Amino acid sequence: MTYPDTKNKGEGKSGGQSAKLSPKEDFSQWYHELLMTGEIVDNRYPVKGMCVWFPFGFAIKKNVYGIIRQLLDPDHQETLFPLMIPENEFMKEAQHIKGFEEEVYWVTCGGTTPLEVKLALRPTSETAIYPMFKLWIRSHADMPLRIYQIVNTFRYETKHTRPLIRLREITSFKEAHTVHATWEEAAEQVEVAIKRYSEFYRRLAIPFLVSRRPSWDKFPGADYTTAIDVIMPDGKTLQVGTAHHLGTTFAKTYEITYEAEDGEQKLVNQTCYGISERCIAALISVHGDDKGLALPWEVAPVQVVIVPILLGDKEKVLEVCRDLLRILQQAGIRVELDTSDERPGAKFYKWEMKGVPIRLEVGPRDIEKGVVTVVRRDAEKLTLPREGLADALVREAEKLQAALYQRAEAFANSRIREVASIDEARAQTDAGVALVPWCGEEECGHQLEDLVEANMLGEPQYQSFSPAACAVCGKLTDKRTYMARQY
RNA sequence: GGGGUUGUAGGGUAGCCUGGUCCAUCCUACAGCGUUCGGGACGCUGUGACCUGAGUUCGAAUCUCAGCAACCCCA
Repeated sequence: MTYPDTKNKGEGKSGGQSAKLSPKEDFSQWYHELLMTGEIVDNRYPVKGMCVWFPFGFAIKKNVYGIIRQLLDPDHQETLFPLMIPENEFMKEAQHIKGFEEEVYWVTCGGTTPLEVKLALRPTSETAIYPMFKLWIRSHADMPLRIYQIVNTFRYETKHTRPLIRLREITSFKEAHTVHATWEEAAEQVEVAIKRYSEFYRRLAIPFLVSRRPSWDKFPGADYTTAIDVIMPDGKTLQVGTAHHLGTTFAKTYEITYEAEDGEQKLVNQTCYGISERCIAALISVHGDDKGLALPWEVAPVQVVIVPILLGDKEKVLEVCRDLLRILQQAGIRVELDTSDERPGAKFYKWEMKGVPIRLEVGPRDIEKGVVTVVRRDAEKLTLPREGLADALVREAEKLQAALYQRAEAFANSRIREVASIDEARAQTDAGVALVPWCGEEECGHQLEDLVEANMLGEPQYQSFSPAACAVCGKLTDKRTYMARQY
């Protein structure tokens, strides 16, 4: 039984380390192989839709969620609510229940004793949190209230599950919930949420689309939903973030009211917004290549690996390597010295698979010249002087970040196209995202989805368009909608 | 929601159609020893598998049914 070796992070031993990946063009196969070989998650756990995080994958996740925390912590408070929700609270909000009733796991027994009140495993936490908000919110001075938690949630998915993408246990749902006095303030909060998420994906060097979901695809109980999608390598889109304006829907149901300055009791306005481990799916899919993972500097568990070239005076080479290790560690870089008994070439392939941003090679020739050989995950070799290396590596990391983003953006742009007709839209959604003129009428929207045979992501946000004929009814409109095949 | 394919060592596979030749093939991985080391080293010695259950049969990795799990395609 071999499992990743946690005492030496990144040097796991679970899978076929030396096995070649399928090419990225075979996206589905490549993705599944990469999850194992790159040691992200192990899908062999014997329950449908539930995966195990490998230590290496978990380390990536921890770094990624560290960014989310950084972005939210200034004005949100982290909290933790229970996993189980009593049936009576869960069943209060009719629209919300309708959206989830077929997907809820129920706990019906304690031991052998049937429970008097069944308990739902949260599919999301509105109905756990809002009864408490009723207790917490008394006056206008208690608002705005902004909290978030990072928890597991459960949904009995009936469609095919997919690691990190469609799970029965979502292990890392970051859900934020906010409470405001007015509808406008809540609307502003939705904008703030989208801004933070945008910043989050920028830091992961992932290009994305922001759109307002059509009314029939919004969160159950929401006034509207704004969503973030990423175009995956096969041209399908993955929803990787949502922000919902809940209006007063839940406030009415859960009687969340506050005393306004004029002494009157008023309903609060709420928002909620979430990101799940789908962001990890996007991260590895967007940047990975035929050689394996390619991780942005900020989230790489190992940022720099040093590979000694043991020729000539081996002890001298190792001494220089240990010296470098110490210097880079002191500079705050997550660095590893690979002294394992493999040959250099094997180590290169291995660390490329693990997505390490920068590799250093140190051999007799380098030592003689006072340099190290540096290989960025996206580029050719160069040599840098040992003097001032830490700073130079950080600059290389910035170049890598820019290069990753550029490569990803070029791909994303190549997969979005403006179209005018239903036929064009159908052709375009085979390969990517179509931007289609749509008058905004629900009737036309449903027809579009039926005729194009793809999903409507919704109206692009923060963009304006010139008038064009609605692809269905022909009415002139300055509105557009993204359409795509969705995960 | 509908259809299809698959399940053999840690990973990838051969064998299945046509039951016995299989205490199961090959690659990789893993462990030990030695020689190696500037892009996947080599030798020697080891380790490790027929998804679960029921059935058919003298005999099942192979055939049948059910379950569990995984993947693909369509809506």
